[in-house]
Amino acid sequence: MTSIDVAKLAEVSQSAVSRTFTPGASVSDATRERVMAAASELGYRPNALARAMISGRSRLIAILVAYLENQFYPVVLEKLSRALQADGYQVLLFMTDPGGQDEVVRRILQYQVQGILMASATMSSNLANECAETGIPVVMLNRYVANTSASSVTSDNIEGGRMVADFLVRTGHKRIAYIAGIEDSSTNRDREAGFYSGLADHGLVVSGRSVGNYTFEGATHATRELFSRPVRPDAVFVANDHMAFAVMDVIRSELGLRIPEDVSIIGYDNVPEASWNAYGLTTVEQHPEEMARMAINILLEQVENRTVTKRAAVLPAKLIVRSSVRTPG
Amino acid sequence: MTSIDVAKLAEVSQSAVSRTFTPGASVSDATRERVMAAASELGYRPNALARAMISGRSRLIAILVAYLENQFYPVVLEKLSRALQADGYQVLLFMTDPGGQDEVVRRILQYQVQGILMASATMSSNLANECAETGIPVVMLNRYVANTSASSVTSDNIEGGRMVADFLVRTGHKRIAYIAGIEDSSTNRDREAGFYSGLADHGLVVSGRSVGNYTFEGATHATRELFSRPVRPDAVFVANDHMAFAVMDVIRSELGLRIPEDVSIIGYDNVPEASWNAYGLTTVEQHPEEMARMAINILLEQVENRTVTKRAAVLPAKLIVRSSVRTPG
DNA sequence: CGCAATAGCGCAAGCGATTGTGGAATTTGA
DNA sequence: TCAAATTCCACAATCGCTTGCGCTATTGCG
Repeated sequence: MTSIDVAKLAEVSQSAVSRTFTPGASVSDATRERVMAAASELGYRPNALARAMISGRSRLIAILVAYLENQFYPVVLEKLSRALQADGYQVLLFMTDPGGQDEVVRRILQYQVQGILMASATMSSNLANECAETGIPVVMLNRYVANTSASSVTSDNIEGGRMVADFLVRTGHKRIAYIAGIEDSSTNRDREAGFYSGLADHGLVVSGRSVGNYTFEGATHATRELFSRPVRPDAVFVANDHMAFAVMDVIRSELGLRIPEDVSIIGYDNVPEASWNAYGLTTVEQHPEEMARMAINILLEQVENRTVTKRAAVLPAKLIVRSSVRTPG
Repeated sequence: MTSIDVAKLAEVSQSAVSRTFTPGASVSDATRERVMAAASELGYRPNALARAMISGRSRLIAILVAYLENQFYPVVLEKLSRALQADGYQVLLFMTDPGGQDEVVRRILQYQVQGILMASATMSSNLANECAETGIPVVMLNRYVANTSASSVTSDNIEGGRMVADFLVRTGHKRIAYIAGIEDSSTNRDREAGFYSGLADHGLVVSGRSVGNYTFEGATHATRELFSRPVRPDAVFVANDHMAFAVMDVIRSELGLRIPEDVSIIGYDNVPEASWNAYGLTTVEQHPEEMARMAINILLEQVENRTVTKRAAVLPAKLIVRSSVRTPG
């Protein structure tokens, strides 16, 4: 069913059909009605691909995600997706592999997407540049990369890390350890830097550190390693919630320690599971709804003005206190 | 950058460029090389939309999801997405609202998708029909709808429910309750039917029932209600894991009961969190990888043969025993 | 009532590719 | 060596739509 078929049935020109389906185009009510009648009789639906081709606006936005295991990403993905849909855009979803990101980008560009959202902490920077050079705005969530024209939306990870340190020190912890995410990710760097600087403000240094690479298994091993050392931490700041759950499981089930009596735990993200009573995880909130809204504002503004300008939004961090941290009294 | 630009630079016809980028087309090595050289010099990438239009194959598959809160869906979504990408298809993602499904379908059809995957438990049947009538194969994951030409992939929910009943009875439970998901979803109906029939095999009936609508909050309320009645259950079968976590939280934190000593809990899905030690949830596995693989096989077979035939795959259920059920001795 | 302005429509040129057709160049076979 | 068979390429039609242009018919205004 094409617009020509509809035009024939409605006895109008094909362009009249087109205009009927183009908001704001000049059509009389009479023709519009005849066209609509014919269209619904034939079950006609405009071909979005043809429309995209000629108008140069595909209304397609690509979203790249590395993994959905960490609940933060599904939540963000849902928010992004709903917001884009509400604005009349479609979401092309791509899962990236650690290795084959080039192929992914090649495909994205072929589909004439008007913008790219990267909601993932593991994405190379030259990849981002490649997109920006093509004139397609890129917004990265939860990560920024220097020397790129890609915009970014992050929470204030440095301040967040600092708040964690401050809170742990104030609540009387002495041997405070850190479990890192992916070493060279901006989130990890910033959270760690803020954390150390917060400790330093109180004249402390970190009393142990291991690396969990943002995975559940990695965090499991990191915890075993951390707690097998001579000095046992009395608090652990874990670079994200997803790892923190693994940490808590190991501490309680394997090591037989109590949380928070023996060890306090703080995570980062405030994913839904953090509020589940079995964990009650104290954590730093990253408001996914807010981040998604911000990312989409930045992206669509550029899409609609057909410009690429680098913007970096940093949302305030907020400590969410639950039961996983021992407080005096 | 269009194929014409490349053709000019390479001093060949535009169709030569096209054939170079069409696997299996007849081009000499000499021309292919010249075209490739020109293409990479210009940074040319074939326009997938134009290609889709003329060839009638968009290589676009729509995936509909209602929500990503329940971790089962992100996991399945990731598997589906990766598998489709590997086969050279792109994923158009749509989040459905409880109300506005018609608009979603209208959009999907406009984008000339070649197939639709519905990985969600809440999707109307006439919606599915609308797609099938357009000649677009539809595969539903984790749900089936009668009077539809939509295919489906489910686990054997009836058998799964029966296994749960059998296991609970054999482990000595007497007052066995059920917390339902969405009442009219096929998953809930089947799990509940199988469960009751399993109880009946042992001469038992359910000793309590409330409805959680597959949401965390719903399950929280359902649990409070269930445990405020005179007869307290000694085991609860919860229609999915996502609700089961809420149930366990209420039982332990609000009611001060122990799991499994006072109450045993069984869920359904075996989402990643079920294996977390804080829950150790006994559950029925739905193998997301297997379901995704199956769904894609069924869908792509129809896409490639350009036929729509109803198929219903039922994968075997498997009980995963963890610590949330009290066992004698 | 007359003329300018405007609204509404049809015509036709694309958007960037695929693909059938036919012809030139090359290869094959006797 | 020459006809027949291939191979490879260019030509041109086409996919379904948007949109600038120009024409007609209507409207507005003095």
